[in-house]
Amino acid sequence: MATLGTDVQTPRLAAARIGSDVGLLLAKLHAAGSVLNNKALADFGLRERSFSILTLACSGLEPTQRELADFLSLDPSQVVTLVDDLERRGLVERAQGKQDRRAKIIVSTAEGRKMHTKARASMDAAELTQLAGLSDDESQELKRLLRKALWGAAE
Amino acid sequence: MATLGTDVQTPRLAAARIGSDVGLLLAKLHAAGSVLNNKALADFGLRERSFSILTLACSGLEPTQRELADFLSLDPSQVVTLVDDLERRGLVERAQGKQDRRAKIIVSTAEGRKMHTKARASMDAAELTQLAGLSDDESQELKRLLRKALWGAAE
DNA sequence: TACGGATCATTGAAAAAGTCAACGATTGTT
DNA sequence: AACAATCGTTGACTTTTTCAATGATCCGTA
Repeated sequence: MATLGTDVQTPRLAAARIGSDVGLLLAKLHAAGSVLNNKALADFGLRERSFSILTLACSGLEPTQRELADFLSLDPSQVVTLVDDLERRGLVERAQGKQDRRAKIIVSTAEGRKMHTKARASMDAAELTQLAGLSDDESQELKRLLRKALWGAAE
Repeated sequence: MATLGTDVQTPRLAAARIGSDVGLLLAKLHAAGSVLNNKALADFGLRERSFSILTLACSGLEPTQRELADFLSLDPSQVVTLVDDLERRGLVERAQGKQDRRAKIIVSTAEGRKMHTKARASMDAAELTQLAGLSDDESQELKRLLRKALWGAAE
């Protein structure tokens, strides 16, 4: 039986003090998760980043490309490339900004929303796989702590 | 006054469902942490990865390059480059593997250990900064959950 | 109202990082 | 002894990241 994506057993080197470094732990879990997520999205011709943009385009929040870049920690030029691809495939559209005509608002098409629904299910499954070692409560707590570390106290 | 590295206030887009995706949360916190860590290490001519290798070289675990690659989620050829640099600077040495003469064991020099001690202090401070939004208990719990998600139940 | 500086999306180039196949040396297996 | 597999290394190739420059637009100020 194959392993489930993440390391199955504690490697020897994890005993070192660095095995408790938040930076390393984040890097490793993020790396393992990316593999899993991109695998889950491959069927839909998406990757982690294009899925994120599609999700936000479907959110009703009407994000501008600048907001997408800031929120996703991407360079604005990378957002251009990602949106180009999604737009070419008819999943999102660039709409003119409402207050600011320089800005482009990214909104989903009907087809984009259909695609997102299916991809979302696959991503949720991947997340369950990645966090298989945690109980449901622990998974919730992990997410809460990550959010709090990023954005401060929960509302 | 400048911000402290990580986002200070919750961005508008965090309200979207994707704001709870583990993948995105890990990516963002990891990205923010990397900036902080690399900044903390810049004074020593180190970056996150070379620091990780130096740390493991100082650990007494006598890791081989292959183990370093596996543990740090790197390609073996990337480890070659990183070790080349550290060795050139006299911080680590390549020693012949004990059971396996193909393998190279990476061990620290006295100078490497001195450097590591100073860099470690800087990294610890950076970690405190990154997790400033969490209480001490929460920081510990976050690390525990990350370790558990990666390697299964605590020992 | 017009000017000047700032911000937006976009392009393109340059730098950095990641991926991958091949190699000699060595190991373990048959 | 022969063979396949593994280790570190090199080099080529692709992808990603970074950054400066540009036209359009916005905003504050004179």
